Amino acid sequence: MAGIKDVARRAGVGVGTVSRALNGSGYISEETRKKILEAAKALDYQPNELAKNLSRNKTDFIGIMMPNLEHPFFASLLKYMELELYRYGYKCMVCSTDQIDHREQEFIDMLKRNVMDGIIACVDAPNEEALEIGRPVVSVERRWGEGIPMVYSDHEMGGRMAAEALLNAGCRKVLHFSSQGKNPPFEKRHTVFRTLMREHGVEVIEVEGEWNHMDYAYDREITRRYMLRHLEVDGVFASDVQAFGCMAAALEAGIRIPEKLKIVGYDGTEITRMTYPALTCVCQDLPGLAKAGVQTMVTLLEGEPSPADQVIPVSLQTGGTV
Amino acid sequence: MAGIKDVARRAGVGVGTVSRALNGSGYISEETRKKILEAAKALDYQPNELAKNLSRNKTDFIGIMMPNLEHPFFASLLKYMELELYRYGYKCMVCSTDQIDHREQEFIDMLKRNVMDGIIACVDAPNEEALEIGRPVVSVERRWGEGIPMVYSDHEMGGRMAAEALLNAGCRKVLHFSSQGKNPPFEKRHTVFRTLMREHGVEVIEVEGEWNHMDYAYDREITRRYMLRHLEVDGVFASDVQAFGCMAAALEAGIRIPEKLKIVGYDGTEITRMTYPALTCVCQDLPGLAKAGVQTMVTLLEGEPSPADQVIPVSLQTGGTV
DNA sequence: ATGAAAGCGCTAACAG
DNA sequence: CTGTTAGCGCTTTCAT
Repeated sequence: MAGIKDVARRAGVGVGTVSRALNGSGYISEETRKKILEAAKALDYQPNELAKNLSRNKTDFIGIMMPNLEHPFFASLLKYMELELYRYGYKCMVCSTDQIDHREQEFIDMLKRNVMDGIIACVDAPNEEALEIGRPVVSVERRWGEGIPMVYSDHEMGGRMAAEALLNAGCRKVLHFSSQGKNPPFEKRHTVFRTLMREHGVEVIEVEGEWNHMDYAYDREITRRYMLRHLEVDGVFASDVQAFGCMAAALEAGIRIPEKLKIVGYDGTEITRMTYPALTCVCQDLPGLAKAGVQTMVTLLEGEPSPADQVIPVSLQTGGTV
Repeated sequence: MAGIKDVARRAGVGVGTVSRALNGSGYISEETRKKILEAAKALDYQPNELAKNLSRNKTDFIGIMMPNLEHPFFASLLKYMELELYRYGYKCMVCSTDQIDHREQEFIDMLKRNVMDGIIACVDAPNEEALEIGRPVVSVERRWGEGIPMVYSDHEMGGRMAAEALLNAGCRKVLHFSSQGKNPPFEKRHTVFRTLMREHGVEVIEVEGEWNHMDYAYDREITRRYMLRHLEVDGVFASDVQAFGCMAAALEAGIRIPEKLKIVGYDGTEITRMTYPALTCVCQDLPGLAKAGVQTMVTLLEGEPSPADQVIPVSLQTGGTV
């Protein structure tokens, strides 16, 4: 494999000149630049990125941490983030944390070892000291704490939209699947939903996921169990995947949707548009979250101060389940 | 940030000794090892991976190329591959190729620039010369050509299972969504299915996707269009996502499933278990494909000769659509 | 068993 | 505008 020295020799110049010519840095006469480009092409020169990385102390890798790469929400988010990072010239390293303990901390350690230039985290911070990394970290749909900029959906609006959809449909008793975490921004949708429903005299049965698995099979099991135990309700509010679990359990029990039971999902992932009827749900703007998250990371990478948190609007998708 | 020199100085030894102690290479007296470990801990020493990479000419990164990270099949496959790579101590770089031209070639160029140690490709080879990379490449569910080991599902069996499911259900006229590519291994399921159905005198209407988008919205549109145009059929064979598209179109048109129309999906992604009724389908063994793909990559990385192609068994999932 | 020193291949400061 | 050279931080001979 030809190195920069070979190119320099062939072009009859020094290595510094080759470096400048190929990177477009510094002054180069048009003539020598041409000679160098020719030599590089002739030798099929591929610069060794490892040497470049060490010398610049920069890899152009951004790490993306997610609980589960298979979950429709995170899979979509990853797709858009990867695309957006590519636009800025960054490469995308992924890390899925749900299966294995300490994965978050290990990934952060890799950041400290200069493996990546920054991390976009869609998982909770593993601990307090994780906040003192000294390198760019952006959290998306999670709250890491002081100094870590955050990008998230307008869950206050989301909770309101869901509540209004069920209220307008005349629901009087609803099942509400909420979830927990380290004070994540999406918690807001649950409090807003709860409050609005109760203000209107609607009974709310709360189900709180014991762990935030982001796991299909787990969601199927838990939603099925609770749905079958509460077939008397006339409304459900749950994440997309959970909403499908409820729908399946209800249909299996012979309950007609939306006549006897209204269901509102949350997230608006692609799967909500896959069935007939489509799922009525609150849609997060996945491309918007991805763009804002990456944009924030790029800002940090350019050495600018931590930008303000960004809130991305949500919208209501009218399906056939309400 | 403390470097290896700092550790050496603090432990009162040379840098070479520190390197050997921390990497467990070469002989080290128990005493000096302890001194070194203490010094490293005291300084919170994090080795700079960039320097290590350059020196070893190895990054422990494996690139994974997929058409679309959002598609349920690829999202699941990625999840399992990432987990498996982690088990072997490798990190996972992703590249989604469907949105942007030349992405495959660029990714391969990165391999040539030593950014990664190898590539697992779930996309077609961009061109002939892509085969002469001189670094480990494994293709999963795709055919790259001579010298590139391949891991794929037993699609001959898969095509047979699908055909038998519809034949046993008494179908006489079926809609078959096939797809194209550069002679991919999964093509086999289509030829086997077609042949078996015709052998039994069943009429098969073929629909061939113009491009292999692996895209929800595209699949929804195309399947809807063809399904509505062929409401007279009594059976459908299509990929999972396409099968849901057909199901939605049929239900919308008031056709009862499975009474008037039987549907068999292909892939067995998580979404097939999400609805009621669940989708009857042929399941690929995603964890098995991932394990075999990664295992093959590791073999290559260890300098062993190209192993034989691996064929992973499939199974039939009995849902409620047949 | 350990220290000294020569790379790894590129970038960037410096001198001309 | 261009060549020379000193790093970047670690691994790995090669003596000792």
